Amino acid sequence: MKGYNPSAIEEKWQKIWEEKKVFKVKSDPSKPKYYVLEMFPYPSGRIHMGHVRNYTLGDIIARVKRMKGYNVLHPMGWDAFGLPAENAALKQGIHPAKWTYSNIDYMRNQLKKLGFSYDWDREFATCDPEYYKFEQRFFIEMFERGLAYRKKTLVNWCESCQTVLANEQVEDGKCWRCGEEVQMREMEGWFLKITAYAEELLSDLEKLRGHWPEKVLVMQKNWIGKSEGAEIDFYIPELDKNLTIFTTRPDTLFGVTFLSLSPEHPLALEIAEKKGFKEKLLEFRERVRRERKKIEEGVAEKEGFFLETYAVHPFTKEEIPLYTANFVLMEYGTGAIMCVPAHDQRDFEFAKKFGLPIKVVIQPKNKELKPEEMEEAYEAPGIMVNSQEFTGLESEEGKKRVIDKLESLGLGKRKITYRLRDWGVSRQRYWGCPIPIVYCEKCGIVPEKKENLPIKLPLDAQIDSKGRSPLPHLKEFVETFCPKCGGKARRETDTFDTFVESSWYFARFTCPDYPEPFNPEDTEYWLPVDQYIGGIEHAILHLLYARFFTKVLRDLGYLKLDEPFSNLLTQGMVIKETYRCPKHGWIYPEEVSPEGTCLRDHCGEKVIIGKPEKMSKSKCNVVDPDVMIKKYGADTVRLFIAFAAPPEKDLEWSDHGIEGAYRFLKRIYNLFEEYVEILKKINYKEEELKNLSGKALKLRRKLHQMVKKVHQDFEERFHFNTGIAAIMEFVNYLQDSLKELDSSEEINQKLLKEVFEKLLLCLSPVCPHICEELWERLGKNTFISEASFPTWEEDLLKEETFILVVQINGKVRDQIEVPSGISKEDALSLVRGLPKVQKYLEGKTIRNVIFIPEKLVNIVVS
RNA sequence: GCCGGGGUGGCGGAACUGGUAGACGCGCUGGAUUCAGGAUCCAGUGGGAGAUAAUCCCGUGCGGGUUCAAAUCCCGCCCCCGGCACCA
Repeated sequence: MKGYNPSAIEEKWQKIWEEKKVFKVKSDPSKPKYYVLEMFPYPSGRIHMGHVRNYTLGDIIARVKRMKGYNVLHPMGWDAFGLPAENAALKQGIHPAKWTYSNIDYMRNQLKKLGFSYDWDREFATCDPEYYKFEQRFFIEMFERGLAYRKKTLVNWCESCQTVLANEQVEDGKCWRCGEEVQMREMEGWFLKITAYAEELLSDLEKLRGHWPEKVLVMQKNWIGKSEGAEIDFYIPELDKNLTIFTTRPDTLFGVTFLSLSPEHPLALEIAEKKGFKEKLLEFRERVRRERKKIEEGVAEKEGFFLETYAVHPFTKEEIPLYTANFVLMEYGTGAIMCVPAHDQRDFEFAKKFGLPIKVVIQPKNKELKPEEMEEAYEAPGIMVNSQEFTGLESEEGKKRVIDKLESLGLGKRKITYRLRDWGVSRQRYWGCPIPIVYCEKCGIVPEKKENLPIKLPLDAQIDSKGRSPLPHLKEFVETFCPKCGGKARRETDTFDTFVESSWYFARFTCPDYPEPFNPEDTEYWLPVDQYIGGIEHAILHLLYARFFTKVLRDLGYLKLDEPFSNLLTQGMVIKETYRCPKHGWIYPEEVSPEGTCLRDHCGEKVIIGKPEKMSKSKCNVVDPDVMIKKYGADTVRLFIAFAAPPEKDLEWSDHGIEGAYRFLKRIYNLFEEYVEILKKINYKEEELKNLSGKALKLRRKLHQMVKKVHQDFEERFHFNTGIAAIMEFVNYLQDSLKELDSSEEINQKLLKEVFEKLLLCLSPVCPHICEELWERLGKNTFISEASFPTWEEDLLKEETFILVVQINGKVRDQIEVPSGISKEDALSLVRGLPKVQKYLEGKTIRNVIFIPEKLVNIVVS
């Protein structure tokens, strides 16, 4: 016996699949389509277990859908722009492009070793001008429609990295790359008007309900953060100007005791200049900017000061003092608020600190609020009091009526505000897609002509030693001519946030070589993505941006769909146990002795076994996919990953567990070796197997039951772990029955042929190489990768007998094998004859008998 | 604090619409094979009482409830994980 040799088998089939282009697809309207997509990777250098899990899940789905007769689109590519390439350039002196492309080559090879059924002809990298030129075109069209604009705003700035950072790149107020304290800086940059789609992005979440994880829907909903309220004008006589504020609680309007402006508010500056405390305001503004992170975390003290100015209450005409306060954000609402200390905790704290009055205007039903006794604001709804004609109204009704009156007097209006901000896409980085804009001395901001695209990122740039973008210093890039007037102009040197590339790649995969952005025939056939799979960490950013882009591309006339991803599966992390030495910190598993002591530097300290955590180098708990593939083969790795946990849950990597998966495949392989020579020449027709009896019938029934279960778990539920368990259970059963089944009998050989074929077919989506190999050795001259999902005979599934559970008063007391379809009466008379049952019935009266067909009988006695 | 998801053997996890809790795998124990180890195979494996038997009791985070029957449904509570959190 030669035994199972995964590396030989896997290499062989990967080569054949590639040569024969088994997974190449074309649009074919005569066939139902299925588009399965996994979030494409950033080419960081090597794939990790998280990728392997993501792509294994996708590949199983792709293979199952192919077996079910779908025309399956399953592409792969590279999210290839990004900062790590520049870091590598800095550290290792390799050009970002070279670094990126060589990583891609390496990682492509790694993916190929896993046997994923991608149509590799569709592969692209987003750093390719042939890809990003369309992105530049979209941007220009967005600019033309006012969906892309330039503005000055507060951004996160890292001085040492010389760039703006995205919010998610700021950790604890520090730069994720160098640890430098991030500053808030006012800068100009490009923004995409995602807020114009806020309402649609919110309401379309309804369409995704039931198809996306509830968690993701909720996160997006919160992120968009719709709130309904009113904008109210407070007149400032001294300036003869209105201050407009936003509130969601117009019912508390009569409780206003002061107004607060953000220190960034233009009116605050105007007042400060007029009153001669400009310096004080600017100082305050600076301090607030510095402490912005703290403020956002809610740990900063309330601070601010009186602006020595008053506004007029729209209804009471009272004088209301104006303050500036650190907790008022310029970017939300109007940058100014009305403060009702009795009914808003923040205002309450501010009022207490500055000795401002507290005025109760909402009374709860069960108690009476008294300002002097209050220790916190009462924020819940109640009955309006001290509110002129509104007194006595419920909060909800009051809100409406107050706004109605404001509107009728022209002092305010209904307003919906979103928490969502426009998407800042400018990055002061080199390794990204150039923003196709030119600054002309005469014409100002001018978009490039579309025929000049792509604006190529110059590849001959040298990254400077401080990691700054070289683009502003590259004369041949910067110095250009105005597309409008032909005069001298400067090119924009910022590049796009890399989330832009990943916002539309799924659509380009349908027609990667088409000279225009999209071929309608392809996009209309393949889109939307039927199943999207990726990590939960993209729950908001990437998924929201991609949804936004889809709607924009629709409105620009490129696509005909509202939502890009019909179904979303967010897979859990791959985690592993951690080891920690009191002296050395995190240590590798090899550094732990069998006695549980630390072996590093012969240290001998007792090692603390930590809970399983996300694999990371710093915690010394990474498992390298390459090492696992080399040791066990891709099929084993795939099997373990699919078996160890359901897709959405975290998967704990276990060295023992993967051994178990390997063992299973070896068992299957050895089993086949034993029979394959005989079975190779056997042919059978399903009708020939209809009249089996005894052991053979039972085996065949188990087979068909297994096929059905695998079908349900793989195709309908994506519960690969239980489907695989069913296959394992069947193999256990098969090995038992083979001991008693005479394999020299022809009919049994025919049965075994069916058994082995269907078994391989069921396992093939998970472990394609070994199944392809054994399929061939079973005498097949087709690819199992192109075979159909096995069928099962529904009639055969029914057992002739079943185990009837016998309960007395709801407790299981006995079981008895009875014919299927047994009636209540027959079952009861059988059951009453059982000695155990008789024991329990002695001296009791039967009060009730519950009979669940094919399941149990429950005798209720007193 | 708010929102979402969970709590089942020594471990990962099954149990789909209430109907034998613990499938499958890991680990562990015993046995076979082996000079030995590994690998492989066979048997056992929720806890407790009992003699290793028959048998019985207890068991799905905790406390109640509905039901002939609850991991599953209802009410109250505890704990864990994830997200959000001065957004007016």
